[in-house]
Amino acid sequence: MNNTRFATALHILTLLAYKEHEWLSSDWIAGSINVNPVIVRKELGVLMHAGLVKSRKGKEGGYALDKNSVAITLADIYLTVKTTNVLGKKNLLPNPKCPVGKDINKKLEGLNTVIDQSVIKELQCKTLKNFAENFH
Amino acid sequence: MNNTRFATALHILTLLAYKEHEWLSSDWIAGSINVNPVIVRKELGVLMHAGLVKSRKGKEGGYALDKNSVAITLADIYLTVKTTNVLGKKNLLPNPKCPVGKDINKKLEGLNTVIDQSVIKELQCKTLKNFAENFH
DNA sequence: ATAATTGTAATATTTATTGTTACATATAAA
DNA sequence: TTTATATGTAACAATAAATATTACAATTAT
Repeated sequence: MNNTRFATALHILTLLAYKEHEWLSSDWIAGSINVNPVIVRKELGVLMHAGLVKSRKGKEGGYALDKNSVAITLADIYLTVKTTNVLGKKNLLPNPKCPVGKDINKKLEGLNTVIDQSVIKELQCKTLKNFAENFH
Repeated sequence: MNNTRFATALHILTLLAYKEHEWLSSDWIAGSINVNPVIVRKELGVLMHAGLVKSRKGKEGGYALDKNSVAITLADIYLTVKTTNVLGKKNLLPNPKCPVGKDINKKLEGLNTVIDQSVIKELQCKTLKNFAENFH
């Protein structure tokens, strides 16, 4: 993950958990993270699609959690924003005439499954509520 | 990790383990991975600096393992090539006037330590020898 | 009606990654 | 001692990924 998507999503959700039952605007959230509001709205779109967040349009609109923050784990967040495997990408076209090149991507895939799963397991025991309580 | 460095390094080291006691050239290795030889030489430079590989210059030169393949774990490889945390980058300048923005990077850092460590622990029980034996 | 807000497309900018060319230096072998 | 074959590395080019920006239609409370 050579991007800030997990950090951004977690920041957004922490604010929504911190101000549960309030509707926060993307502009206000963007001011806390210090990024462009459109980035925030895009990420909120992804989080809505994942069922973690809901929105209300128009004046006095904004975003709020769509689940109790105890029911959201950091694994849920990671899974919605993750774009790559922990160990990175495979090389595209290893030489099929080489005994190693021929099979390495299949073996790497197995390794990716194991390692990604171990990260998810670790994140599954951490709730958003618990994380957000850091900021009392 | 939105790059192929781990895949490339593991491929290189698997070849060196597969042909232990031979000196393999960067051109030959590059032909197996199907990438530019200079990429391979650069990565080999990093692996040498980490003490995993040695080189011999000139005609009949090449690269070989500098440790027995049982003494190299996938964690050693990951640690030498990893450039980012598993969960990605932090946002650079969260708003210090916001209770969440003020502290989130410190909390993210703690999380990064835990998660990165869990990946390393998982990789530490996997040796290069064992991985290379996949390709008999 | 007005003001504030989401949702999204289009585009620009910046940063990261990968690839390429070139060549100095080293060394085995003819 | 010359030649062929490597490493080591710098400089630059090309491609891809990530982030930022502008613009505006659609929505809704006041």
